[in-house]
Amino acid sequence: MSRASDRAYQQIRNMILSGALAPGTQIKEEQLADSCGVSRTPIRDALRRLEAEMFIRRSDTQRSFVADWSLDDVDDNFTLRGLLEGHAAKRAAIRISWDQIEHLRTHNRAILKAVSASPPDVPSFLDNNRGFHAIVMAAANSDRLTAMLNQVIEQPVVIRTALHYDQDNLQQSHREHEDLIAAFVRRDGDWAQAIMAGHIRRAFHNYADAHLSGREQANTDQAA
Amino acid sequence: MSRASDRAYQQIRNMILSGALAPGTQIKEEQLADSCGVSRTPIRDALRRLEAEMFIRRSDTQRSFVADWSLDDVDDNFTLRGLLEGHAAKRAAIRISWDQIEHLRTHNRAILKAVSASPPDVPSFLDNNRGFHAIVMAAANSDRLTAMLNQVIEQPVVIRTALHYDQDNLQQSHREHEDLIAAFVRRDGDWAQAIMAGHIRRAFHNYADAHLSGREQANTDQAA
DNA sequence: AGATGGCTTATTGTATACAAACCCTCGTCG
DNA sequence: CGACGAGGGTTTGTATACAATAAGCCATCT
Repeated sequence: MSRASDRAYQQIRNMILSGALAPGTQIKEEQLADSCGVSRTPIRDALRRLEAEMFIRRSDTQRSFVADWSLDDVDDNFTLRGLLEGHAAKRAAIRISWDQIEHLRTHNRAILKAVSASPPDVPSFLDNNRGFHAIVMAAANSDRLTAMLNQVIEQPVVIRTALHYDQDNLQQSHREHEDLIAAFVRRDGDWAQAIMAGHIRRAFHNYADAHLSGREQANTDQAA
Repeated sequence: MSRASDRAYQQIRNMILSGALAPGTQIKEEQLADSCGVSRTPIRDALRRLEAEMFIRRSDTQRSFVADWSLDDVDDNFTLRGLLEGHAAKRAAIRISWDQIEHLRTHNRAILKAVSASPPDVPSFLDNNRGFHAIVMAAANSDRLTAMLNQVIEQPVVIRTALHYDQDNLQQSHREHEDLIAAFVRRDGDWAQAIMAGHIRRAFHNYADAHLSGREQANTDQAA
């Protein structure tokens, strides 16, 4: 991760996530090169990656713009994630080792602790949640599936989702993880798939609710 | 497509597909630059794209190698394709326009003609088949789904598949397309999904059979 | 007024030179 | 005899200069 292009990738990605680069704004290679303190070459590398991950889209004449995500896009994204990650859970159910299951339990214990605190420890939740899902993907044991999932998850939108979780949502996540472990223990792929699909879908609606009330808030602000 | 990096992309891709670059061989940027008649800069661009599409994999120390595909990898690939393209068919069923359905019919008429000839007109089949599936993807109307599907289809393996189709297989493809159109006309998403999933899965087994008999053939050759 | 064409500037694409990282070989030491 | 490490050649990463292309602008013509 010490290569300049990797650092540039992270920096630009963060700028987009934080809103420093607003959706729709044109991206100029030289300007980014300046702000990242490197030449255009690694910037171009980073932009290609971000483009592949749909953080950035390119016009027909090769100009780059920060992608903007409509609620429909986000819906699509979560749907795809549910499809793929549900499939991963199904595969994992018949492949996962007892050792991996033990790791899942460890992560979910940490999640329980994080969501039981008041206020909830969201960073710890996010971290262990990521770890939990990573184990499921590893157990699914399909490089391509993992690669595609990595493209779909951790999009701007997904990261913000957890920030909108209230304590009930967080605790529900913990319970769904417990169910998933139960499905794995019983080697029940269909159950695992169903739980995972619902888990992801609930996350979408949580995001959508926050998104809508956020927009209302914004409209109110504007009106005031 | 006239940019040097695009031409390089196509050339390298073709070299991999044709076997001129054998699976497992290391790829050196400068060597490709020479053989494509451009500098390393556009070559690097092309390699990044091919890497994202898993034609090329990179070692932990940034060396590039031509990916080699085990039958399990191919199975994974087709499974994912069935999942995604099945989902696309389901979406398409409730979104596709009558105009698009008419285009599907046109393509499938051309396919019928191609597969009825003796010998079958495989290039025409491939072309119209591509067109047919492209319309389904367009009707599904999800940019991200389309992007992911494009990553999964047209891999080395998929291209070779059709070459192994015998006339029965080709005609069966035509019939499955007809079923798909029927499902679309009735706006039956579940039916469309089931047909598409089966369509893709059959293609996999066709490939696998050819692959296995091909290996037997190779073993025989070796023994002789 | 609106459209059109060429000029200017802005932005991206490519080539090249050099720097950094890596890999392999070979010699040395335990 | 094997482990280890230094050195040189190889390969990838980055910076920079220049070329090509697109966008914006204004003058001109209708």
